[in-house]
Amino acid sequence: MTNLGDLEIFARVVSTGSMSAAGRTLGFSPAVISKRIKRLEDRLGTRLLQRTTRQISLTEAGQGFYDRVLGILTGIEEAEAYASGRSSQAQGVLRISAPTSFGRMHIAPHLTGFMKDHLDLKLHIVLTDDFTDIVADGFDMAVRIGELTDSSLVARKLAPVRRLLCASPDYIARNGAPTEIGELARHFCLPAHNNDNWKLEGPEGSLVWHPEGPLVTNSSEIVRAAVIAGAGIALRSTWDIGPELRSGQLVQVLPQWEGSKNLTLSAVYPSRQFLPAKVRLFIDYLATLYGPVPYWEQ
Amino acid sequence: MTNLGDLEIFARVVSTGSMSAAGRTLGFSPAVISKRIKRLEDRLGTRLLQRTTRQISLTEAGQGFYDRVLGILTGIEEAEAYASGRSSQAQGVLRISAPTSFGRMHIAPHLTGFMKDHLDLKLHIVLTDDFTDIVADGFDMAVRIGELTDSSLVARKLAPVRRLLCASPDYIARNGAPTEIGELARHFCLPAHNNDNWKLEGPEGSLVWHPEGPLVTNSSEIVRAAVIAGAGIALRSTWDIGPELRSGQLVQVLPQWEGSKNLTLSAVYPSRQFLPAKVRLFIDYLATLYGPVPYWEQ
DNA sequence: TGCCATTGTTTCCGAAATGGAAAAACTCAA
DNA sequence: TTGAGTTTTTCCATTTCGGAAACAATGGCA
Repeated sequence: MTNLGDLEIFARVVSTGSMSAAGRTLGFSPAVISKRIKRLEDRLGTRLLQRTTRQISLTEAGQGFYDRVLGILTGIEEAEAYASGRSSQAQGVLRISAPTSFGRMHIAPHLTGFMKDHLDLKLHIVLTDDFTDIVADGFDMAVRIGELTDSSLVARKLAPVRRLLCASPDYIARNGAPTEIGELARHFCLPAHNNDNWKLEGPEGSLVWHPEGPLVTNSSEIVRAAVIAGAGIALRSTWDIGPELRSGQLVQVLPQWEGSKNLTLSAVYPSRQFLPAKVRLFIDYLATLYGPVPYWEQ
Repeated sequence: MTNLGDLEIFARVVSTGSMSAAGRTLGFSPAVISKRIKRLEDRLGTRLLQRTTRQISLTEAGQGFYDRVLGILTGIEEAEAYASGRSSQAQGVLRISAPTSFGRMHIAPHLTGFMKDHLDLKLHIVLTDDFTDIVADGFDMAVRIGELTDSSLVARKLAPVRRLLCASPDYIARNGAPTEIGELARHFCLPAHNNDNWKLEGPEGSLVWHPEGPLVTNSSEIVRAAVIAGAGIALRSTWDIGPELRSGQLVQVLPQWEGSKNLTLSAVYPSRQFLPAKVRLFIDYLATLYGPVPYWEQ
């Protein structure tokens, strides 16, 4: 039977991208890493890593094996935590992937509150707007905004996402407010990253609007700043511009139209029979933080 | 990090019910088993097994740990098979639980056909009418007849189950055929195991009939024999009495009534990210064997 | 009640494995 | 070409591992 240490070493080599680096983080000499990888490959009868002395890459078999090994290792971690009676406490490292903007605005400020209840837990948070493969990249969970897709992941809805059209009072004063959807064509529209098709729902059903404007960027933060500065009309989420709406820095336009309703804020994690406590607790924390009506909607 | 051998040994001790027996099947001396179990418990800081010199029982922590360990071990098995390129072939031992009657009539006759395509596979088949906990009992999958329940198991529908009322021509000749549902009260009814409430659906909606008759048994095989012998009217599945209906040994009565439609024949298995090939292939085999219209319906 | 077969545990010892240092082999970039 | 950083191989000391034997404890059976 395969040695578990070999699997752990293999996983670390993949995640660090080098045998020496894996050795350093695990406290082994490079010689040991090399020997264990070789032994694993011999036992499986397959090459897992294609290696030169300067870099390492996964073979196809190695990639599939790696995906599986990650699940096995967290499974063992969870089983040990369970048996040790630590099953109700978060412990170890919790690796989270989250969208940049949302993460900065609505996750980061609440982290200390969670951490002070779970002193044995370390958090690794990566903010990115790429839809990463959380299992391949070794995340325990991710926070996602989007339409729910079927996959091998389990999604738990945290909150609905409302998107509405808005502009600054300043802009409205200069350009007037549109009263019908067609008038958008005469306005500056500010599309955002991954959002150059505005799916809108209104009294007359739904439509897709292709906003065209003077500013194109992949950063929703820039769009956000631009609309506040009066550069045009944008379709923004309430979690993003809730305070500005309340303070009057922004006003909603065409309030009868909203973004497509089938967007949700969700926590996703790999399908597992036994969910580690750290994941369960963090998702619960976010769910109570945001739900049933998110504070940014109030 | 926990040694994988310890987990394997622990699992074997639980499944065999004794350290010595586990040692014998794994090729270790009892001394080794004892030491490894002790080491595992020390590392977890919990007692997993309550033991006297004559028998062993799981503690609560041990039970939960065992459930998890089984999943981990099959996960490792699957990962190794994948990396070794054996992922598309069935290999190892496939442990199946199935209902006694159905298993004998509709699984057993087809096993050789499956086995000759998969020479590296050994089958362990347990026929029982108890709804066993397949993960705790170490089964890879089970064939079930019933209403689909939500659980941690994944169910794949293999075929619908039709149940209808039937009797022997002989019985009909002696007692006449009922023409309305109420007339069942004047007939001998033969309830079967787990089936003493007949949920029937007919032209006037659905009803539940409590059959009362001269024969009470937990063996559906006995009921089957009895109805063929002319002892009364029974509610039987088409997979059970299809040949008798065709040959005329049995005839349907009250054909406007059938058993509740939400019964299905399904294959169930623990929810896993990566399903072992042996399980996938066997379920596929059964699905093509029975579907889309089962041969016993034709 | 008193064997006694069976089981779990401990101790000790030889065998096997593991990890590390050093050197060798190698790649890539400057 | 050189040099830094990497993987691999070769030994060697150390640790771990497995088994035999002795011991302890339990429960069935006469």
